[in-house]
Amino acid sequence: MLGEERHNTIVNLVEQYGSITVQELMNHVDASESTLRRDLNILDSEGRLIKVHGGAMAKTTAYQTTDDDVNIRKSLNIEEKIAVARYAAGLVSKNDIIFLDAGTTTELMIDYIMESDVMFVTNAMTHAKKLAQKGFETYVLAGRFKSLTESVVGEETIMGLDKYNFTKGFFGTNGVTVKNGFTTPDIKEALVKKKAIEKTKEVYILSDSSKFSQISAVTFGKFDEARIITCKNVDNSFRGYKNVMEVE
Amino acid sequence: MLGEERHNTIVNLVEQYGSITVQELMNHVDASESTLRRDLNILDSEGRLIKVHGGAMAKTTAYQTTDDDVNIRKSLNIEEKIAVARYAAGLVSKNDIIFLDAGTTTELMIDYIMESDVMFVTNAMTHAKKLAQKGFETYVLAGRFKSLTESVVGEETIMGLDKYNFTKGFFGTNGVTVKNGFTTPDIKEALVKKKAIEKTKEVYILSDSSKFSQISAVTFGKFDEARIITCKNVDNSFRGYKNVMEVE
DNA sequence: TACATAACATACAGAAACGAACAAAAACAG
DNA sequence: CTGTTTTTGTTCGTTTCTGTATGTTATGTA
Repeated sequence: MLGEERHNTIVNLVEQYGSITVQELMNHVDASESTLRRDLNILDSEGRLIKVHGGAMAKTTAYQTTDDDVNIRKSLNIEEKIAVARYAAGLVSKNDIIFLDAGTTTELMIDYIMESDVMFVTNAMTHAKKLAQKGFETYVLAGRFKSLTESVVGEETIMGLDKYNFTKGFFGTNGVTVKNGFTTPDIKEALVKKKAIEKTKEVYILSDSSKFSQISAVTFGKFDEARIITCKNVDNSFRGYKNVMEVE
Repeated sequence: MLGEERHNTIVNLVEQYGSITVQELMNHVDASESTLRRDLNILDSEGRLIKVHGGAMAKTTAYQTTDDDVNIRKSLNIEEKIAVARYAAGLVSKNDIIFLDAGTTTELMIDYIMESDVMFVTNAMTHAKKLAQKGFETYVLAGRFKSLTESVVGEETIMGLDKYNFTKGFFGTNGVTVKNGFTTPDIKEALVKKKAIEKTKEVYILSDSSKFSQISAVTFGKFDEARIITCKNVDNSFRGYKNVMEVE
């Protein structure tokens, strides 16, 4: 059975039963415990289910606290993400006009921004809410609303970007390689990122070390087109590049 | 049984009975006293129930938590608003292209919409989230994000409305009089409403009875320009108008 | 007040679940 | 075919969860 096939099977099982244990999964799927655990981690990070101790729960069944922060802090590689987010937040300076991409790391950034005279534009609703609450001048882009990431995408969103010229932009990514650049699984999101990058002077990619050497379906930027903020324990093959900044 | 699953069960039991003792919980859930106590502590710290000596109480029956502005306003005239929202939801029909205004009553509407092939456009982020979750094709408008109402307003929002032609539009209001029409305190919001009304074929104003005879700062529509959905106990002076619909 | 009982918190140990590391197998590229 | 990369399975030390035991705190009653 193909890996992706197995992933789909797992998601279906979880949605069918509302929840499932790793042991139960082993009865349904012919794979080792360890593989299934790995799958659950991946599917959780992709947002297709919620991993809990003992197994996984469907997104609809799982209880989500209304506080976004709490939910983020339950996610994978959180220490790394915080370190990266904190550093990125330090790059924000007075009178900046900033594009803030959707994603957990960029969302974490907001907590650590100390500057005040900054204008933000974002396609992520949760980000907008947090930014406005902190008192920033905040603009959201128009477009088709996507439930999973709570962000807008599509032609309208891309057109909306045209009127802006950003001094800085902070982006998340699902994969980073020197050859394929920055990649993400969703084409619509990729197009928004790509366009936003075009309109941005200083482009920053926020990435924890797990994203390096990963390749997703669609490329939204070239490796040398942006500065990459990541953690100390990044793979050696990415060392020495001038645009790779290691924090912590 | 998964730990998280058990948590859900406990919360459901507590909400069902209003309150529950640890002993009662032991009859319903296959877990030791100690585990259930631990669960109650966790659920209390997560804010999902309120732990008391002997067991736990449901959140709503115990006392109101520190509600923000939005939630406080939500609780006012809630029965009336539900009645109005339910009726308005019934007006939604197949293939409609609907503008949904920000506001608590319009938000309530979403819960009662049964039709499925409907497209929504809104300037309220909470609405967009709910609509998309229910599977509707949902578009949000661009603009300056306002924290208080969690909606977008401004020139950009108004321009974004230009491209749409709505079959129906549902609007909230702060005041209704025959002479001054529909009024709201915020000029920016008023302008968005006004523009949206211009682009809408069938305009519905959702208003509980407390809004009648009230006048706010800015008028966004004339009294006879829309159909008003309100409750039976509306003031007599508004009776007899063909465009005033009393429900329940 | 003193006492009895129920509720509670803490400590501890066994069990289950987990992640990391490594080895084997499969898929892939040249 | 050979060497490399990716995926998978196994092992093992660590963490988390759960139940029992024990001592402490609250509550109600005399």
